[in-house]
Amino acid sequence: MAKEHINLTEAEWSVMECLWEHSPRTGREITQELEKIAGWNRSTTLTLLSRLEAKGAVSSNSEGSKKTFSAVLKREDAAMRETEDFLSRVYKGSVSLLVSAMTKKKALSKTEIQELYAMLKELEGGEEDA
Amino acid sequence: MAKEHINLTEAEWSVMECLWEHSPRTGREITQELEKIAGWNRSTTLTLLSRLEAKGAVSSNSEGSKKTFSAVLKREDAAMRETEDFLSRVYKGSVSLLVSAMTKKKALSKTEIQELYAMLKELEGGEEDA
DNA sequence: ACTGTTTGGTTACAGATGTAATCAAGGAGT
DNA sequence: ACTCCTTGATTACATCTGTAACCAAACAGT
Repeated sequence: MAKEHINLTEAEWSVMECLWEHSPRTGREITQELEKIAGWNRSTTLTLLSRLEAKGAVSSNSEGSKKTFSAVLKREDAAMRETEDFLSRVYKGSVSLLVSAMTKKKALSKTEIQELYAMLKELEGGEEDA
Repeated sequence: MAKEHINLTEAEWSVMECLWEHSPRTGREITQELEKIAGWNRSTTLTLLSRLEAKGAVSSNSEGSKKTFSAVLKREDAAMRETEDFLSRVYKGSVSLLVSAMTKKKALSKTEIQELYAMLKELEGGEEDA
């Protein structure tokens, strides 16, 4: 029963990014990294970690002297979750609409367009009977 | 000085959708529509309208007996704002990454892929000196 | 054993958000 | 003119979020 309906807040994303980058990690490492990149107080990070654990996005292991934390929720799953929310809210669930809007706003770099094009081209090619 | 840095909350999006669909509209219409589609109490909608007006996303006109509300913030602008936030947070700002992730998760329908492909194909074509 | 430092947990608190009750002014009916 | 309904404004309040102070257990040094 993977009830992956975990939504992350902005601050929580920061913590998770830290754990996705490399986990398990000790509280020490995490708080220090977040202190450096986000300027947070140690307590702030610890609180976020608790909340994340409560949500089931993070797990901890207290064996030995140092406690460690690991990401349970996978980045892709979190990303998909956000993506669905975002797309349905803003673009009626359609990526095409999103891209269309971005091109109208000239919010896509040439590089991005090319990457996308290449990617889609492949998909189209191998789509015969998928 | 178009300080278009207006972020909308979930609930506010609902109200705006209602106004984008057709504005100006009377408070009456708006509250009724939102009551129907979101099940909100009249007051709830009115409160949201105030907050939106405070943010500069909505304007109102009190001439005559009936007050009317209009969307000031354009949907495209709000959408772009959200899009940037979302993309930078989840996909390092890259649409390609988003699409790539979606294809991996098979979260793109054939139709979507084709639409996207067609769209990109055109862009690629007319990209010579843009 | 005693004291100072780590380190994690608990509590706190302000601001944002969702949601609505309550209040007050303007009209409509009689 | 008086009462009642409409309609918008104000106030309220619980929950969620960001952020951190404060407390207690574990550990290290002497």
